[in-house]
Amino acid sequence: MRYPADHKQRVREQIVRAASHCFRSRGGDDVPISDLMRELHLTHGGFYRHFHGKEELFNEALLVAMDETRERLAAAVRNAPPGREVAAIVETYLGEPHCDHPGHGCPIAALASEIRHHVKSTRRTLERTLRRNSAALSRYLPGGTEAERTRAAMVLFSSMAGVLNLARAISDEELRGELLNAARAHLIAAFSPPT
Amino acid sequence: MRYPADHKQRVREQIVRAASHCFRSRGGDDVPISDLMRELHLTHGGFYRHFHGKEELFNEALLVAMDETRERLAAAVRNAPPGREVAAIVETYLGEPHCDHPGHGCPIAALASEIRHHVKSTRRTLERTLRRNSAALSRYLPGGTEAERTRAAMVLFSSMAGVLNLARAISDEELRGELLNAARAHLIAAFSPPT
DNA sequence: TGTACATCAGTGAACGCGCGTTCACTGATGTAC
DNA sequence: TGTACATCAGTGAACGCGCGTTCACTGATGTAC
Repeated sequence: MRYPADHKQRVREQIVRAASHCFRSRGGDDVPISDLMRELHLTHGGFYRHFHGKEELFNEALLVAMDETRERLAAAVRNAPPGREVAAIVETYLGEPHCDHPGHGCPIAALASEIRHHVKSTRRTLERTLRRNSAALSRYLPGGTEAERTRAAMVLFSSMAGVLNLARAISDEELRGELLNAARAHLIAAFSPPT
Repeated sequence: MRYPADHKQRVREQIVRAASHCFRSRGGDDVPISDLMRELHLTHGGFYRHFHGKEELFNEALLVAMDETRERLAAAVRNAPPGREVAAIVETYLGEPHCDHPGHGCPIAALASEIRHHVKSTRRTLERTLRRNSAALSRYLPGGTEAERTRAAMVLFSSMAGVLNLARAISDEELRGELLNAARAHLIAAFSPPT
């Protein structure tokens, strides 16, 4: 072989990573495969040695983005003082950095309204990772049972995604700030477990 | 003229109405102009007698959809028993009918993540109508000042939009039902004014 | 060790398709005279 | 009243473009013998 044994695998991962960022920041339909390959200094034809088609790539890019998001929020919680875990989650998710960089942020906020139009296997990926991410943070949320806390996490996630999504669509900076501020306060209050 | 005096205006409105539904249910990029015109038994060429381009249509379709949504929620509130206004809003917005028919529903839920990629004037339309819709229902929300209540309305709207958006992307009916149920309970509790 | 062949990641031209937009044209009607 | 001309919503072919996907080909390397 021309390349080291793990070469193919690594290129594949690079494509997924590039796609994961670009899809989130520009939307799946607005990122041609040629752009992604060019970013890795490759040409578009080679793409099909790695994937059956664009949909397969979208699916994997979504998976990676959801994992990334879970890891980022878990890190925020680890650094939070005890009792402030929900506040840490909300402030990280609804903070200006996350708002300003959709490409490195939560795919639910960036892609939710287009995932609806994707094939079933992609939507399954969303479901699996949503369950996983919600379960990962459920212990900090209110509720008498694990199932209840996981549901609370899903509601919190999707609420924050909606807020972020709208904030990003707003061009007036003042209004955007107002929305983010108000949402942080409301959601922290609503989802912090009773002390 | 071949047509009655108000003919042109009426055709224009029909195009906007058709676009408003189709864009919400399929997404702006997935609805060719030819489809919309064919729905009115016209051909695509005539479209440009009415609009400068597709973006102008999108803008107007968004406006109409936001107005429709405000009207629908206002109607739900009018029919609600006193003290149950917020519950009526949440139950209408997060109800199965709204979830199952994005084409006739809130454009924030259906289109938010793509509006971000539209031109400034379109995003301005979103802002204007968002303010208007939030103000229209602010009186039923908690807060000491009008501004505070309007902000609460914005947070509630965007949260509900996020939940609905995610629910629509989920193909597993059980999970979708869980999410909607839990979200209704959480949001009604969080946004009902203290009694 | 040498030779013929197989492998396969990557190349880039080409194909097929759909879409937004343009434009010369149609034809019914209004209008100027 | 009649005639020539202007208007303009609508038609449908055509243009230009970009994209996803295919495919014959390249060339470095591994492998069989």
